[in-house]
Amino acid sequence: MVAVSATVGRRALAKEQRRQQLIDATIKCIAKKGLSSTTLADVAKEAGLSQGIVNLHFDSKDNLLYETLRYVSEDYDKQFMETYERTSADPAACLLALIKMDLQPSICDAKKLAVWFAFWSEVKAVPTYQKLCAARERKYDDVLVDLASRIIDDSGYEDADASLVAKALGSLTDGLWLSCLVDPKSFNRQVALNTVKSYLRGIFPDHYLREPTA
Amino acid sequence: MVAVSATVGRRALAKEQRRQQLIDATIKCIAKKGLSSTTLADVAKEAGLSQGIVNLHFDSKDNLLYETLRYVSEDYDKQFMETYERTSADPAACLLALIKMDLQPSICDAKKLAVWFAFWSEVKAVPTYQKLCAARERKYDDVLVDLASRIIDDSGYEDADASLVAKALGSLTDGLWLSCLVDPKSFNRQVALNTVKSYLRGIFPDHYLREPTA
DNA sequence: TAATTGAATGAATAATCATTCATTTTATGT
DNA sequence: ACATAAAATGAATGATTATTCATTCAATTA
Repeated sequence: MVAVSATVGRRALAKEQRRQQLIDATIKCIAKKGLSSTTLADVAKEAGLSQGIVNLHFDSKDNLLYETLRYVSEDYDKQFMETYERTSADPAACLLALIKMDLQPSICDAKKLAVWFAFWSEVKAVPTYQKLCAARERKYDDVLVDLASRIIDDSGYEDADASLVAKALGSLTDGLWLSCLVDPKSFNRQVALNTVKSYLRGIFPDHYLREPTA
Repeated sequence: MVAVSATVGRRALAKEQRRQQLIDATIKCIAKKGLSSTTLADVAKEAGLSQGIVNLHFDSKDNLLYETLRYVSEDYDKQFMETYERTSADPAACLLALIKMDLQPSICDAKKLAVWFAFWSEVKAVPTYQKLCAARERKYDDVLVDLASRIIDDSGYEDADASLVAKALGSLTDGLWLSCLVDPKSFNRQVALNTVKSYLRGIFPDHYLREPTA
């Protein structure tokens, strides 16, 4: 029993690794060729495997693409939750940490950004993409509203509306992703981070005028 | 001569109209089916024309797609320049007018947004898309920097950096477009506009605390 | 009105591409 | 080492799709 289960375990792991390898290859292909001209042959070649490999592991191309979006989304969510839980005691620090996370190399990376934009562009066409993307958007917004509320309650930012601040921050970071993708010459993660920081100083001066060490 | 030139003129106009009809159909198809599964047959059908029509007017699919991006981009630029020239005397009014323009139905429309995102997502794959999109980004940024500088000089916003404000505003509006596309249930143009207004009030209170009539 | 020319058609063609599957390779358990 | 089962291959298949082109249609001109 133990032996069998260990075997199944190892096999299952291998299967999971191969799936991940194919998802990674898909991300690379989407970034390199665009979603609209990424073929299964491209993905297989990028992964160094054979023609029929994707159908073996994912049944269909549609499914591979969906799982790729799901991976990028879950990867984001994991880092998001980890950052949130690590810093949530201090709402101002948490907000900044979440934004820094958005602009970290592992997230704000040309390949992954190309994937996000590719799927976003098809949201109106593919209901499953829409559900996943809208859910992320709302979850992120909920957390930001909570943090902004706590900051506003904390100090006396009379005329600040937590919901609007949250929407602005969420949209701002998405928009910065776009700039990093489209115009990396004049836009990079550092410029993006300075941009958000200047915004935070503007609306929550009591919390952000002094840069926390580092 | 006059008759001939009138004829050529009329013919040329008809040709231009048919091209526009096909571009419009392409926009609809990209919004409805996504760029990656838009076929020339789809476009022809959407336009109510025959199979070979796109190759007749655009030579190739690639060319049709590029011309579609160019159209959406030029359409944006026209409205942008018109708005700018109409209001540039007053930088604060101009800034708000440009943002309102971004969120007007004719610009912030699910179909056109799907097109923008589709091409943005392929920017890394298609150099011609990249050039066009980066140029728009920079032009927009230049104008915003100029307006923000004038507003900052006007009143004494000591710690505001025009370049960062411009980048924030540009990214913010792009990000709001994304929210409108992905989550139209909880996000619409009105919410988006309120979001930007709250940002403007936050950084330039002297200029935006009182809403200009209308 | 007849002749001419450009525009449009849609069936045929040629590529491309997702998917299948018979075969081979590799790993596991006895 | 052998037998068994899973994983992977890659050539073949069938579907989809961009492109071509011979033909039809419509508008303009003489």
